[in-house]
Amino acid sequence: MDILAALNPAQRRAVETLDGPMLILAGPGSGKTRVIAHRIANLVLEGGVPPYRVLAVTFTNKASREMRDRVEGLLGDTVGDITIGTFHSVCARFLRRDGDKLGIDRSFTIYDDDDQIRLIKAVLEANNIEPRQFSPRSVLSVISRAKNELIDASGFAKRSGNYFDEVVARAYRGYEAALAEAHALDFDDLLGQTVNLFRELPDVRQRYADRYLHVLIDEFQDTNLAQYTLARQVASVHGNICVVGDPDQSIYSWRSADIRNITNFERDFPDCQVVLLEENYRSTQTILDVAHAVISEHPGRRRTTRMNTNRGQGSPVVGFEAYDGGEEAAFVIREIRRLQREKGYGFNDFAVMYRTNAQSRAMEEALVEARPRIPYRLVGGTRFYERREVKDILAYLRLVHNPFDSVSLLRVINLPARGIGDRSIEELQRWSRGLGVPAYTGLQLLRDWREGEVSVDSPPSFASRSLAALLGFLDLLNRLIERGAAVSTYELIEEISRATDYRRHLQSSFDDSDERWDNVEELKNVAAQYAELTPDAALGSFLEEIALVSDADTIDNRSDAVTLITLHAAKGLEYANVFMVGLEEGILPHIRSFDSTAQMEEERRLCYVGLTRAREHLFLLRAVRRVRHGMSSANPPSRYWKDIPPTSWISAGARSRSRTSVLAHESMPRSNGGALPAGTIQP
DNA sequence: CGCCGTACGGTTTTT
DNA sequence: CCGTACGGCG
Repeated sequence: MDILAALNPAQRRAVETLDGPMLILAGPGSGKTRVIAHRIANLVLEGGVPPYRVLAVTFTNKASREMRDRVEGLLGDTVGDITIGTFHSVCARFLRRDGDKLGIDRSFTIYDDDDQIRLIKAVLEANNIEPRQFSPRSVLSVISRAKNELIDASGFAKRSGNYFDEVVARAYRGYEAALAEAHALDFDDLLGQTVNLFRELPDVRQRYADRYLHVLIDEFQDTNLAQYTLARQVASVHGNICVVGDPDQSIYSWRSADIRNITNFERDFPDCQVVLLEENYRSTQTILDVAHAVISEHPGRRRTTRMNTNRGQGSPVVGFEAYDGGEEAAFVIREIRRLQREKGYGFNDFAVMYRTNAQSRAMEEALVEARPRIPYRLVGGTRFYERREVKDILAYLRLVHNPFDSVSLLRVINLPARGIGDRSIEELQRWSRGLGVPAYTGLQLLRDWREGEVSVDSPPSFASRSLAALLGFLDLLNRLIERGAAVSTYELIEEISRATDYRRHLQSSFDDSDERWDNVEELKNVAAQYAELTPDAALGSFLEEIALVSDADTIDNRSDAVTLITLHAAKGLEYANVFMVGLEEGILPHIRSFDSTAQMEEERRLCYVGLTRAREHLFLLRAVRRVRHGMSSANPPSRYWKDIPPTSWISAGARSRSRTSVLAHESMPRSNGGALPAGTIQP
């Protein structure tokens, strides 16, 4: 197969140049995924690089899978040897292998943000920090940012200036100690501890850097300092590092992504080749013009060239000003049916994009009621693994794998209710803290103390009934740990359900217990996929997969359905027809960004990302009034509305003309182009 | 001391 | 509209 055929000159250069650092600045729809896949194939075929010596990092696990498929298509089976994954999954792999040299338990548990918040809360309480003044979430976000900038607790303490920072510094120390005690790493640790590993053990770094002859990174504009540092460490021997990014699509600075990594790359690798991919193969010229009109209002934007396409002018971009959310959804449904009827699209060709997950509900309700049916898939939203019953069972599983995981222990210690109340839990924590041990060890010492095998200066003050309940829980846990070594994860879930009488617990606590029990059954089915591994390995892989693979990664395109997705999650995806809903001040741009210019610029880029997902038809929608938690309020149109050139508009107007026509005239430029086909706008 | 019912508050984006 | 916090009851 000729890897270079059917590539334009810029793409060809990006694929052909085999050695040295390379910076590819690629606009939307420029085929960057394709270029990376072809570059990997060319390295193997022309450069003679063994696949196992290639490291390719993508932004999501889904992108990893797609990359693997593409390369496989070009190379065949040898692709299996390439390391492809997100930074987080690649780091987890490195740390499972070599983390012990840094004192990290091989069975470490990965804490998600829910776990982090619970832990921070406990730390704040233990330090007598007033949670009203220092909310766990705000404290955590400062700590998380510090970690992503590779500032540890003592580094943070040194540079802390004001009172808030001093309190956070204390919390940071306590949080790190609590994580270590729980044998847990949070998401940021996966990156930070790998950087530490490579820093503190040069021979380990050398081993990885020797191995990876080529490093490729997609979505480079959304990497943070820890990720960039890690990439440089791995590329430190061979210097073959190829990064692909688009500053205009940088939308994750709130997760510590730093656009300066791109300028620093040119500084750190002065001999790097810069390749610009500015030909667009995705969208019509009309869609690109609208996107360009929005992004060109971005202050301090670096790249000023305009993307061009060979896909022709295409249909006008349609703006629709609905009276309320219901009318907005009705328009989406009408247009889906019209386009299906006239152009023969499948449901898979449509996506509805919004700023916040909460906006999906109104759309879902409308779609559920639509007749004939419109199937849809919701990306994100209330995720399966975030459901309470699933998290409960997972907490038991995590305890079996790592009983020092105190967050999980405290989650299920009285679940189902077994007579261990707040008072007992508090006393257990006081007792454990006094001994300097995790809660699990504290429980064991409690049992030893009761049997007279341990004597202490200040004995714990438990009611005898509470003490019995606590030790009963310890027995249960130890029994499950014993079983965990013997049976499959599938069977372990069954034994947990049985031992805790979990189904009855659901029945007595929830009206929708059947549905919740189905979710437990579904979790068992996921676990069944690990049947061929040994019990311990199976449980470990199962838990890691759940921690690192988000639901957005599991979207299957096999069923034919309309996609409901946030603008963030839509990054890297494309659809023939895109509806961007809720283009209102306060939603996009989001009200929480109003007080910072940097955040406001990011909102604009987010809008740009959405606009450029569309291949053929793009619909921009807003509602004049919208119901938000019970109250209906009027929202002015998004500021991006007015940046869009009048020539590409069709003002669809609102169903209730008398109520909205004045507003429509004021806020929307009238089109001089055609009109929507008759019937689409009528009630 | 634990459990259950009611009132109230809070609501971006995600590996 | 969902989860939490608090207060009264067993």
